[in-house]
Amino acid sequence: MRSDDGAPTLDVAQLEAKWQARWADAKVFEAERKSDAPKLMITVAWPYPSGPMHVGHGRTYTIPDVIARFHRMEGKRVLFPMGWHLTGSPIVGATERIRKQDPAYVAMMRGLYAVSDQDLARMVDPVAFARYFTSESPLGYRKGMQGLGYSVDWRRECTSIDPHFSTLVRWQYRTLRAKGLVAPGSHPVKFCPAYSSSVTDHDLSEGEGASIQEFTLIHYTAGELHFPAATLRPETIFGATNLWLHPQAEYVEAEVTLHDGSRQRWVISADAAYRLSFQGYGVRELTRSTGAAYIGQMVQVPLCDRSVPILPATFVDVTHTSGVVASVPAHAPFDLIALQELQQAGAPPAGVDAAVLQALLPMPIVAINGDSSLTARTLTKMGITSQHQREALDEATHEVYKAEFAKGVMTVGFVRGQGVGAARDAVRQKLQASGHASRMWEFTLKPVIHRSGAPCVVGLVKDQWFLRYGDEAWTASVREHLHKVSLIPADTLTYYENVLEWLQDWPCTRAAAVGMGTMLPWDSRWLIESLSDSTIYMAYYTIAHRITQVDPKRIDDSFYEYLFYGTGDADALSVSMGVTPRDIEALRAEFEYWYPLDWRVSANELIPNHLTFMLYHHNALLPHKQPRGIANLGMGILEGAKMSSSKGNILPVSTAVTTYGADAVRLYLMNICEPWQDFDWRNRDCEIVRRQLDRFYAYVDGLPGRPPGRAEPHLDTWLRSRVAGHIAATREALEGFSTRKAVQHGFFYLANDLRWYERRGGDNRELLLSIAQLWVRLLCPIVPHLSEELWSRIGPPAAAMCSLSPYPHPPMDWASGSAETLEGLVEQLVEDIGQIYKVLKREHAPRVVLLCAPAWKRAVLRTIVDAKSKGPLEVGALMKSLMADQSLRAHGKDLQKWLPKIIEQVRTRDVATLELLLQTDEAALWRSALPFLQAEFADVFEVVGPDEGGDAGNKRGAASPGRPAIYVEGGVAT
RNA sequence: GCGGGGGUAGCCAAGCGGCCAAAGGCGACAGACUCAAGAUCUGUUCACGUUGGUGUUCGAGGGUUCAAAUCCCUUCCCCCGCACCA
Repeated sequence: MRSDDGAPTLDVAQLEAKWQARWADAKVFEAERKSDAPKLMITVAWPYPSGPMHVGHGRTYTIPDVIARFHRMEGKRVLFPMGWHLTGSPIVGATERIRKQDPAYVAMMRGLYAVSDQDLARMVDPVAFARYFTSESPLGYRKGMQGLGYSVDWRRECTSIDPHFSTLVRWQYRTLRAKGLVAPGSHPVKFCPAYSSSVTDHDLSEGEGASIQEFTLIHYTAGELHFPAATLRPETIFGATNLWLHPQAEYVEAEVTLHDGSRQRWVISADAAYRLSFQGYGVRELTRSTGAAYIGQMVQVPLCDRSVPILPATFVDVTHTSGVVASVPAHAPFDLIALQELQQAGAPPAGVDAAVLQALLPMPIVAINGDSSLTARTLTKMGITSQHQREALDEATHEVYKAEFAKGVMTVGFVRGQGVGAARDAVRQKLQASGHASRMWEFTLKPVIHRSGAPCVVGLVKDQWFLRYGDEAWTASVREHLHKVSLIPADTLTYYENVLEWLQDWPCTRAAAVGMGTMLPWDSRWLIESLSDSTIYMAYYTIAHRITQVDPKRIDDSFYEYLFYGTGDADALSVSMGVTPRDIEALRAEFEYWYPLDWRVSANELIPNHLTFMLYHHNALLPHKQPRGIANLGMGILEGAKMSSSKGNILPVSTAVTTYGADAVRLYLMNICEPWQDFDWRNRDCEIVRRQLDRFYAYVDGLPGRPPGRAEPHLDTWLRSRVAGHIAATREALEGFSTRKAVQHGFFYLANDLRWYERRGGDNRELLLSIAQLWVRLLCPIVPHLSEELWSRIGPPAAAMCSLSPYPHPPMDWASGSAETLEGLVEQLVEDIGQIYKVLKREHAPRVVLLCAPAWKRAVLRTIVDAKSKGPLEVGALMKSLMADQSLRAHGKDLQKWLPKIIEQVRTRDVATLELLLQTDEAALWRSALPFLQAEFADVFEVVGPDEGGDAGNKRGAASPGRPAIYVEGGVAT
């Protein structure tokens, strides 16, 4: 806290430490069940501690803390646990970089991450590394969370590699396997031959975003020799006129062992032979030559009773797929142009019969609306004349493929009449069934380069285990539950639904050699992958503090059957586990009490994986305890730039806390935008929030020392009503995770109203103190340290800690629509005078007179308001009926001018407000505000009531009820 | 390409049929306080205006409506996710 001159008068750090210690001593956040009390369990994705906790994490974890604190004050038993996710390879990768003394990484650790040489030396061990950033480092997660004052039950702290935790994961996977939801399979992945391991986009220096595409290899044969031509369009086989090989590139003849163990002799590019060897094919090179060696040879076309020649083409890319290409000139721009060039050349290439070459004609097999000339027309349209115009040809190819896929119909073969898409599947299936097709995978873009600099290939992982998220029955069941889940924000529902649509089986294992985690129970060569071991771990929190008393070796599946389902024999379990039957019952009671999870808090980017996985696993394993709500958070950037631990662009939480104070950081983070929106941390803005919080503290702290002041009925009623409204709005906001709205109402708007109250002359100390008692509790979930301190100073004697005191409700009878409407008239008046002053270019006047509207205007307003409830307001008709009134006719001219204006106002205001206006003694209202108005605007301020005479400055005609005419002395008289 | 989310005054950002020239914050300008600076408080901040008004504005174009930033259609632009990874 700083005083006016900026000198520190209050040690925020000391105050924070004091209350954090008191919370810990009083075990305020240790969640104990109480069978007759309502409960709330809220969890947030457990952090992966690969570096310091930065302010981005700070927001992620502060949001559930605020919600937890709110519900705790609501009288619920609240469990907000925390653990550490250590599964996976990045930490192991980091220790590797330390071991190898990667200069950039080591420099960052020593510098930005403030790791001592001594600590760094220990951190070559992944467990030591993780412990450093979870628990030891001042910049780490536990210190950061404690520094922000989180209401976590730290007794339940655990990690994903604890032996106790692994017993749960093993149970989970055995059970899923028994249900048929985990199954073996194989899958193509990005693979780094240099490291013999699959790699993710994260590990790449180039080719991020490349995906893997499956090609069909169609076997054209010459005797025993196979020419596997790669294609995405197997249906075009009917239009194949020849094969292309690159005449100068290297090809091999190889003995290839297929997936079923059979062997064939293939001709493929030398490069393809290398790449195929990672895709589950055994490849043994026999001979090597250039493509030219095969030019002119005839090969048999499968499914078609004909043979075609092999011709040379330089556009063939031997580093792509097999290096063997089937030519379909009628439907492939490359093929058409290459064939034309060849036929137009003076002499045929060596080995090719001129007659055979000239006889080759495009064979159309696909038509769009009866037309098969799209390829030729596209070439003409784009002015392509040579196979070297690669870019143009690529574009033409794309265009033709797309059009024919969308609208093309087959004109030949057994698929005649079918659409291209359907025909493609049918032809591929028939080729495979007859042994004329194989599969090969290729990247959609190249090159794909590992961080180490090694080029990657597509690799086929065999014996991989999959979670069967593609299973229709499972997915349908998840979808059904999804519609019962409270989602924040609500529009994430469509996102989840889309994920359920496209989510396929998920490989849930990784080679045990890389990373930490739980072994696959039935095959120790595999580790359960990190996203897959964290799907029901929230259930583990319910017992995490008690299960540690049991030797993990003595925990088997029957324990979890009992814990989750209550099946089995507790006495037998107590014997096998070496604890009392009461212990077993206590564990089960914990789970039964806390579960299901009320809120899961996580990031938007985890919807397509973790959050959906969580729903699947709960659905299969804990169908009686599925999650009730999921809140999704946006991501953060720092001063406009992406936050990245690896790039060093971070602000550690503990640094922010030291600089601004825990509560200022919390308040800033909760106010910056709503949780689900992306945010941008700005130091300057946080500093501004810090100052505003200082003012809040000084204001509340100063209240008891003020003179008593006096009650002012209208103003006090108005303030109570405003405060009641803000309390209601803040509560509602917190119910829905709208932390920003909560801060706006609970902090800023309320403060603005207090300022207005005092500006208006309000000084009722007792009222302000009673409001302050509500206010500090209202803000306690967001700024708990300052709230506790203030509560201890101004709260009722012997009150419970603020964190355990009831969250305020709007006090009964505080709401007063009429007081707010009346004060609204004063605000309107102030604005009107301000506008007039602006036009007059002045700030003060010797004399101002308010001229209230005469009584007849009130009568007219009465008539119009009555008319409003009967139907649409029409100026003409109203004028007619009003002029029928003798007493009004005297004001005919004024009425004619005024009526359209007042009707417009009646039209846009609700009846209750208008009624109030009609009942108000406005002269009394203005007179009660005279001291204020005089202080703000003029030396002398006068009011002329509705029934009084006088028209200073001849202004009175402008008056409406509730909006007096304003005469400013020194203004221009009209 | 597929899917999700956005474009609001100098900036951030609320609003999502009438009370909207549009909350709140920042920045800027002016005043009060101060020897001064900072902090704080007050006012102004689309244009015009010697009386509270008028005109134009919420990516662009069109439409529905007595009334549109808000609803519908078309169009342009930006961000995010698309998997074996935390």
